[in-house]
Order: sequence, then C-alpha cells, then structure tokens
Amino acid sequence: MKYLEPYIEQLKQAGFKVTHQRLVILDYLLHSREHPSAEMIYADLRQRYPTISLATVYNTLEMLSKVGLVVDLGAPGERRRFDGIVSEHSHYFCTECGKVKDLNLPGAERVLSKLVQETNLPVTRYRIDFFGLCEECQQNAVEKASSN
Amino acid sequence: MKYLEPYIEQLKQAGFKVTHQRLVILDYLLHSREHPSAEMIYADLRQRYPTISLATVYNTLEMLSKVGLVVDLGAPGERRRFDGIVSEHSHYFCTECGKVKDLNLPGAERVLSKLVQETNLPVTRYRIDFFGLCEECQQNAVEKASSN
DNA sequence: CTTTGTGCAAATACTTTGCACGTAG
DNA sequence: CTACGTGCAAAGTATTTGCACAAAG
Repeated sequence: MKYLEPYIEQLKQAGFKVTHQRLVILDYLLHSREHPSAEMIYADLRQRYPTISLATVYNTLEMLSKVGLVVDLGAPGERRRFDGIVSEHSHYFCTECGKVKDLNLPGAERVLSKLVQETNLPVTRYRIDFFGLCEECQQNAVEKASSN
Repeated sequence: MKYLEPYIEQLKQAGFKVTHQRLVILDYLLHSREHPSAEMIYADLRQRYPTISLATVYNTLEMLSKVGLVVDLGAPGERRRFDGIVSEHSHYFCTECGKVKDLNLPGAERVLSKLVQETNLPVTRYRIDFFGLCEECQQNAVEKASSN
C-alpha cells in the first residue's frame, strides 16, 4: 500500500494519528466504485479484519470526510454513502434502486468555478448531481408498463 | 389557502387523496425558508394541530417527494431536509452549523441543461450544491483563531 | 509517556410499520 | 360505501457514545 503515502501525509498534517483501521477503510474506498455505506464497508472489511468495529467505520468516515479524503454523497432518502474519489466528477443517482454512477462531464469544472464566484461565499466544495432511472430500472419500468 | 389549488390538482392527478394534513404540511413547506427536517415540521405543526402524528409527516413528505411537490435535499451527514420550493435554484450548506441557504444563479439553468444532455441518461432532476461556512460560522472561526 | 483511537455494548436518533378508526372521493 | 390516510404505539434501522484497553507519536 505504498500508494497511500500522500494520504498518510495529509492525515498527519491534519493532526490525526495514522492507524491500520483508517488506512484499510481509506484503501477500501479508493478501490470501490460502489459508493458504499458504512454498513457495506463494515460487512466487507470484517471478513479480512474480523475485529474491526462498525463504530470505528463510522468514526473514521466522519474523520476522513472532515479532512476531505472522502466525500459524503448525501443521497436523498438514503443512508449515507461515501466516495473515495474526490477528484472532480458528478454523480447519477438511480431514484429506484439507489445505485450511484460516476459521471465525467468535461465542461462542468469550468462552468462551476464561474458559478462559485457568483455566490460570493466561501465555497470549499460543490457538487452537481443528477437523478433518474438507471438502465436496469428503466428496463424494468418498461416491461412492467407493457404487461398492464 | 386558495393558492393551493394547483397543488391539489397535482395530488389528484397522481391518484392521491387530498387530506387536511397533506395540505397543511405542503403549506408549511411552501412558506418555510428553513429547509426543515420532518421533526422540525412536526414540532411546529403540532402546536396548531395537536393530533397530527410524526408518522403522517414522514409519510406525507415521502409522498410529496414522489409527486415532485417537495424536494429531499439529502444533506451530507445530516438528517433528511426538505424544500417546498421546487423551482430552479441551488443551495449553500454550512458545513459547521448545517444551515441551508437558497442561491439563485441565473447562469446555472442554461449550463445544466447542456450538461444533462451530455449525460445521455434519463435525468428527471438535478442539483447544484455548494458547501462552506455561513457568515456566522465564518465569524466564529475567525474569533476563535485570534483568541489562540 | 501522553494522547488519541479502537472495540464492544449500550444508548440514542431517525424512520417505518401494523392496526383500528376516520374520511375523501 | 370503499379505498386510502391517519394516529398511535411499537418495531426497525442507522448512528453515536462511554468506557477500558491498545497503539501511535
């Protein structure tokens, strides 16, 4: 896990201790494209590290969010979900099954930085989210409609 | 509450019954700029309608969100909060105290509709959110820093 | 060493559900 | 009248906390 070096640096800078658990959770998020919830992370990690506790997962996610190493997606009507990729990208939330998809919209960054200026507020982070049905749920909806 | 007519129509169209409670909750949200949580709505309404139940508030919010008459803001790390103003606008979330501020960014609408097209997905709704400190919390932070 | 983090269990907070009664259509 | 909504209490989930022990710096 050599690649974690820069993250470790950031943790230290922010005054937090670097623990095994924290690195494992961070590593998990950096490799997952599921935008998992705390419970999902816990369920997976427990298999490799049977003594890890759910409370630690929650605490760590809270801490990592504060430092900015992960992002709390705040999906409407859902439990909290997290993303370890903090570089510029948007999300598409399926309003049916709750799946979350990453979107790269090249134009967005430039546009948003202009909008940020308009706000005249100390913006530290922003997000663009889209909502609708994912392909699968759209398919199901069509089938359901035609069977009526 | 004559002004509720169009909303009542929409409820009927969607196949829902128009009850006193639903109208009261909708009216509350349409007049609040607090982006309240279910609990906040309940606490306030209970004073005027002592027999209303929290379950009804939750059920109604769920229903109104589905119909699109209110929006579930999905603030990260927070309980669910709702907005009765569904016309085009963005939000600024204070990462310290959780306050939510409305933002009107004239350029945003045009820009977003272009981005929506890029996604090639059936987008039914989107949002642009900003995060940072509200004026008050920013002030507090400055004072705290200077007292060290 | 000293401070912060962890694991566990227990507590709290948030949201949904089952059921008997009420009311809109 | 009939289906759907409401209120209440109870059950489920989700998340946080207190405390004794462990590990990081």
